[in-house]
Amino acid sequence: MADGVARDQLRAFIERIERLEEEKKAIADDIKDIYAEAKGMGYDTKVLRQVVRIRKQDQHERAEQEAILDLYLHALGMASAPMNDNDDA
Amino acid sequence: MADGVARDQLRAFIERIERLEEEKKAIADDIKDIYAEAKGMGYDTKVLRQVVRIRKQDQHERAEQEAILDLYLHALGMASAPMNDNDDA
Amino acid sequence: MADGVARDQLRAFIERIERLEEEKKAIADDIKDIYAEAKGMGYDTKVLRQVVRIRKQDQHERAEQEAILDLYLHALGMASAPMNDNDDA
Amino acid sequence: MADGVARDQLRAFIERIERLEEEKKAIADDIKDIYAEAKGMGYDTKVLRQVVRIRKQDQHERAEQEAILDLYLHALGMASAPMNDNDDA
DNA sequence: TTAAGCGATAGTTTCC
DNA sequence: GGAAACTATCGCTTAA
Repeated sequence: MADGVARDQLRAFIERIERLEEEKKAIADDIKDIYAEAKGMGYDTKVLRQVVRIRKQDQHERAEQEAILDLYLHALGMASAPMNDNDDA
Repeated sequence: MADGVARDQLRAFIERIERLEEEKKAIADDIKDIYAEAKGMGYDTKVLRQVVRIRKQDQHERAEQEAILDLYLHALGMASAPMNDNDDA
Repeated sequence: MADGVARDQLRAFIERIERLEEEKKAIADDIKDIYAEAKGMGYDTKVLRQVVRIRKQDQHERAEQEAILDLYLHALGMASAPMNDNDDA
Repeated sequence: MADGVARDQLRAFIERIERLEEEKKAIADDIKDIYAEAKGMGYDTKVLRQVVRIRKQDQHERAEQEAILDLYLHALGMASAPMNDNDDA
């Protein structure tokens, strides 16, 4: 009966994953509903989607900019204050 | 100042969508974490993913089977009891 | 001997694809070589890659901006000159 | 004005890389077109892709087999006559 | 209503 | 081994 434990563990993992995937799907559906609602009020969902996409891109780009700035600072040996790679030693 | 309303509405839609997309992403990350955790305990994530996929497939098939059965029953004028398309009104 | 044609066609498709994939691989190798060369001259490839990535993102974002502008113009019924959906008929 | 050189070098690297990445993308698009064309003629692209993948695998395996054979021959002090990397000309 | 194009996401592979 | 790039698959949206 040694594998019973593994079996239960496995089952637990799967159930956690499936639970979360359901939640994810529910949220995706909610998003779809909002687009439908907006469309119902006369908005062009195509434009709306593009706006959302561009805003996401902006965020992403900003994050990359900051990442490269950190990279530069590191390269110059002058990282900004809390930029410790690892000095908890 | 007539467009102020539309503007606010639009902004509200976008914010609702972005909020939900963040949640969705958070959940996706949670799922990834679980796979990582399972991997850390020696499970093969490739297999694990496959299991999850197959189970989803199964659910899907079962749902289809039931849909077909309902179709038959309807065609025969003998829908099973709670066969309301939509009475949540 | 009717399937001979299909066979030849299939073979032709596969050969064209394989030829192109070889070219693609060759180019990917060239790119790798350049990074190696840059590294050999003291450049941090991590930074270099990030620069390239950001520049690509910029291009992408610009393209999206233009796409949404076109969308707006269309919505307003005032597409810029060569904005024919399709009048080559 | 000492950094002008580094700057130019860096710029040159980036441009070379970007140029190659464009070419790579163009080829990738060509490949996609071929799949689309094949699909238009009734071929199942999923199967087609699998064929290509398997053939690549085969090439890889064959190359390994030959490498092993060469290893053996070398170990025995009897490398096959023309030990050129490429004399299929 | 369905096909097809497109965008997003998930999975695989590769590099560090 | 972990992160990043690339690929393939999937699902949505849209247009015929």
